[in-house]
Amino acid sequence: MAEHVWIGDLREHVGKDVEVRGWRNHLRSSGKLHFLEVRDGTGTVQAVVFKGSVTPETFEKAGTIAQEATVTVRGTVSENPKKPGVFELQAKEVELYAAPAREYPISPKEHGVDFLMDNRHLWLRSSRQNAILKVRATIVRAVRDFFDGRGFTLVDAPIFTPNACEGTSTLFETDYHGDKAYLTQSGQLYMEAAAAAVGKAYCFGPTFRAEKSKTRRHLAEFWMVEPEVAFMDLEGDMKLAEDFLAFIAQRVLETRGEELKILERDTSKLEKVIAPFPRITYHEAIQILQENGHPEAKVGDDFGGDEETVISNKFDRPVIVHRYPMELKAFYFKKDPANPSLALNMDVLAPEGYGEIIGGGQREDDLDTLVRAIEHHKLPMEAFEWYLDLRRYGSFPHAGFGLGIERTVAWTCGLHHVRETIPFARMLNRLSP
RNA sequence: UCCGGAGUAGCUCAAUGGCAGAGCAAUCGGCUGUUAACCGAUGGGUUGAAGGUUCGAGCCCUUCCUCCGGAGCCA
Repeated sequence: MAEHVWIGDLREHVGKDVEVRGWRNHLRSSGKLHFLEVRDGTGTVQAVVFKGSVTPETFEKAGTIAQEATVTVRGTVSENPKKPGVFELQAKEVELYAAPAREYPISPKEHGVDFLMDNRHLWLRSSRQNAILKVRATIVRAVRDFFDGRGFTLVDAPIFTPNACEGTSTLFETDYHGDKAYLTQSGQLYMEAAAAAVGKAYCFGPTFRAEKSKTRRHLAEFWMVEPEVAFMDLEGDMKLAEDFLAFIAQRVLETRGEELKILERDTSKLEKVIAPFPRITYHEAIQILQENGHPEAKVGDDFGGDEETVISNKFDRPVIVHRYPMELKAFYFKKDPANPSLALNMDVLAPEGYGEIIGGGQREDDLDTLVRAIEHHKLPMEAFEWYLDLRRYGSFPHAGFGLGIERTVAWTCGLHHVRETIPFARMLNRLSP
């Protein structure tokens, strides 16, 4: 009885009889020969069905197997005579497990985005989407390995929150047993509490934004990792961020070369992602804009997608932009002692126009200053009493950041749009499948 | 919410205001080394919806719907 082998492991079974189970990708016939391409999620293999090597019934059946039918093929593993290093299966038996109930909608030719997104549950089977799923999984694993390996404790933040934490984003409102509750836009405030408990904390989970954003960089539901470290300042935060991104890039390069090849990613761009990253101030960024086609840029402006691209294109690796004007930033950032109009914050802009993938900074740890900031932003003080407690009971300098997983995956894979980086995207006009 | 673009066969797209088409997919046939195979044949349409102009509308006009790209907002 032939052993069931995953296609990805076939090279270890050359010359042996094995059984492969999967879905029909392609079928090419030439009279007395069928080339049956089977996919099982770990790879694809071409099964060669020669009329003289199988029963007449098997040969006829093999020639009629529809796209995405589930099949079992038993045969001998051999090297492709035309492609050294590529292995195929000399079929002896072919069994149909399940024929498609109807014609498979995704044909080998090109399709429009909307059609593919409507069929996302099937589109995931394609080699490109398969490669993206695997890179995403690798990045998620790298995120955990990085922080776990540096003594961080994973502290899960809640999804339901009682109020609009930062007051800067539009949130999804839900009914919580008669009260209003909101889907979280960030776990950061909770991580500040966690940092006082475990020193180095991080959370990693879904995050929700209800803004009606319609761009290649936005999702309504996305995943964010947010480390927060006690007794760390902005300098340490920037160091952590660049070590973190370099770690992720290296991990993907080391373990997902095949997938990056399928995605036709220029890996030389990723190989340059080594710490330290260039660091510029917000004011230097404005100057770069003024000198590169945005003469209207002035201090006080925030950066849009175009501006981020202009800045990031000046560098061959991610660039850190730090010390933005306080009025552009959330209430919780610490003011720069050297210039109180500036925040001790930083954004990391990914290369090649992928935009902001990290935002963070040092938090305000002075109770009175924080109270004034909450008043200045006209936020409900009572909702932040627990947060202010963190300054009342042993305040401590601390910093952290948030990294958007989807933008990181899009950048790593060289994708045009974040909708392909998450298995089932939630967007302004998309809630299904 | 605003600006721009698009909606025609299952899919991707053609069609001067004058017979609604092609490629792929599907079905049938041919071929012993194919790689989005190739060759031949067959079936496949409420042209997003409603109204209007016209002898005649896929095409022009009005309204609406859906999607795409961007802006704003944001990660």
